[in-house]
Amino acid sequence: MIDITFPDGTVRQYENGTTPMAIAKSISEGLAKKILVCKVNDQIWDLQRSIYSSASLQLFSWEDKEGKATYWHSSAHLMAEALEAIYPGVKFGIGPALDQGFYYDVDLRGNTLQNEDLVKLEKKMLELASRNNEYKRQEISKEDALLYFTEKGDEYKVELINELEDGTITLYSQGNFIDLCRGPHIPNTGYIKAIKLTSIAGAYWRGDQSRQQLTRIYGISFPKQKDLDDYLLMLEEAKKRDHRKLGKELEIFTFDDDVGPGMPLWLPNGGVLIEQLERLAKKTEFDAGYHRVRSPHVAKESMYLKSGHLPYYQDSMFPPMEIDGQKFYLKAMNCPHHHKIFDAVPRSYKDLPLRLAEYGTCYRYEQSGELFGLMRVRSLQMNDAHIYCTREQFGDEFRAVNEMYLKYFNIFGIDKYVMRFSTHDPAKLGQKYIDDAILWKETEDMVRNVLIESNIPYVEVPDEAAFYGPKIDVQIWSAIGREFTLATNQVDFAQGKRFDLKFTTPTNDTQQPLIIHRAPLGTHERFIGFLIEHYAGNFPTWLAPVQATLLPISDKHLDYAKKLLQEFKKSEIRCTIDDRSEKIGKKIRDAELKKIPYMLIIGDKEQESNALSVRKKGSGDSGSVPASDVIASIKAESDAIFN
RNA sequence: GCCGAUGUAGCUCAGUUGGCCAGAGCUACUGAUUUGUAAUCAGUGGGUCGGGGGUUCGAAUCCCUCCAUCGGCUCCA
Repeated sequence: MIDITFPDGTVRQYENGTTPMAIAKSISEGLAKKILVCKVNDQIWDLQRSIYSSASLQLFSWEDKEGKATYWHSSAHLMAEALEAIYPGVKFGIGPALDQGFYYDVDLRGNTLQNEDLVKLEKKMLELASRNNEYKRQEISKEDALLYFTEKGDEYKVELINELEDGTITLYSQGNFIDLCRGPHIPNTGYIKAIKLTSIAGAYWRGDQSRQQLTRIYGISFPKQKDLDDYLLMLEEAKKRDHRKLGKELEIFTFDDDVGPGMPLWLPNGGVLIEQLERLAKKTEFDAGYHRVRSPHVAKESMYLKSGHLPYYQDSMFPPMEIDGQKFYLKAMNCPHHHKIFDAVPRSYKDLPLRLAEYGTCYRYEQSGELFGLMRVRSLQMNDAHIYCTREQFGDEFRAVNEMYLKYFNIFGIDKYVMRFSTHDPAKLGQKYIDDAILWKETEDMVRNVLIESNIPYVEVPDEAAFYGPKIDVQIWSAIGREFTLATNQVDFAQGKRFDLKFTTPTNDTQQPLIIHRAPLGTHERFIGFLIEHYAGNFPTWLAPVQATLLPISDKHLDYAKKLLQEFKKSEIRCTIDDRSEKIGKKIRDAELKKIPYMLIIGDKEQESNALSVRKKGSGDSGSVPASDVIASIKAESDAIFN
């Protein structure tokens, strides 16, 4: 007999060699039906695999992320089986589970897949699933595994096996399909009830651009058709928030063939968003003691040689233009310019911390395949600033920057994000990283402490720091689930040296400042792209391109409406008037579609009493209000953020 | 940059196997209507069918090429 310890601490005795599935059945049939996979002594484990010694046991169902991951991984195997059935001789790369679904990389040996083929593949998968074939675990020697896959002619698997440690290797099979796999898997294919293969894409073998490109097939599967339907519905809803779609509909930005890829044109509505964001940033930065500076869009090669950017980032910059025998580059970052501004006059410790801010315009040559709406562009404007400070001031400055981030997140109601804290690898000092072990330790500790003190959830990513210091990136997701860095906050103790920046200390020595790069609002492009999706186009009043629209019931009320429009404009409210001779229902519908926060209806009643009938977007008619009150309240609502 | 797909009016889309002046709805404009909380009616305008080249008596439709976009990969200071 062996002892099995459950997560709640209870211990029960079972026969030696029992399986997790048998244990589950002994507890209840319902539980046994629900579970997909388990953990035995912290090792993820198949339900039918025997246990030969006392152990702890944790069971996972579809509700757990371990359950879902296993389910999708097994689905990937099922897809591979279907592929092999339809296209004999295909070779397989890897087929893991994702956060949402799974994929398999395959070498179709010259065959191409069309979307129609995916439907065929789905059908085949469902057919194979309905056979309830068991996922069977099998341990074999490395030699036998190599022999099997070499005979099968699957060089990808052979490559993978060669990299595994010597000893036993596990294979999993279901039906006629055998795959190299660590496992575990769900009990049988019958658990997979609903399948949707979502897309086909190219993917380099092992993510290496120089190697064979395989076909990656993405899919997702569910235990119930209803779950799949819900998922597809959710995707449809997400698409409606897509900033590329809303940006066009709401006339915020556009791209034009003649202007060039990745270079957005901001329409007047987008212009308002930019103005408002800058207004917020400038106010916030003024209050925090920043100075505004300005720098040109072009700079000489020598500066980027000095900054050290050129050797590393030339590929990401537009090629140089030559004038008077000199090379000039479009600027891809603002830091060197700001360093030059720091260096323009002699600095004393009394000037520090010196905070230089600029909504700087940059140009980056992003690869053509990487462009993505407003989220990844070639011309961009950054909410940039550089803080020059002493080591003693660093902690306070970094903390203040962090508080600014949180203030913004609060204003915009941003709660779905992850802070990535990137640190260095001490083994790579002097190679990938500036060789100053003490400063690395000091600054990383300080950054970590600030995060902990502020109670901010974060993930620490070793060996991802910039060459000049640790950094924090704020990761967000677009409506279609792609991940982006929204904002960045970086410590820099290298550029000061490269530019020979210095300040005079109280004891009349010279010292080098530490530098903080920070961009809490990222770039206008990415931030507005994000905001469009975040608000689904329903901007708060202070941001809304058009804050209110006057809707006269009939032409009789036009003159009064026009008079009111002037009043709104005097109060700097962005207001329009719908002077078409349409019915009020139509005017309201159009205003709703334009997502204007306030619809102000004017009929006889309102005209007589100098009032407006207020209809707030989304909440319907809220009755007649004196016109001056409406103006005052909209004004107050849109200014509150700046006070 | 790589793999795959797509490109028809301002927007969303139809256009059968190549064949009369390329269509619809919405938008815009004009007129009628004068309307009370999500679509009044009628008329009109609007297209180098992404660009270029080719095959053909004839191309939106077939072929080549370039451009752009979309889904991924790679990259991301």
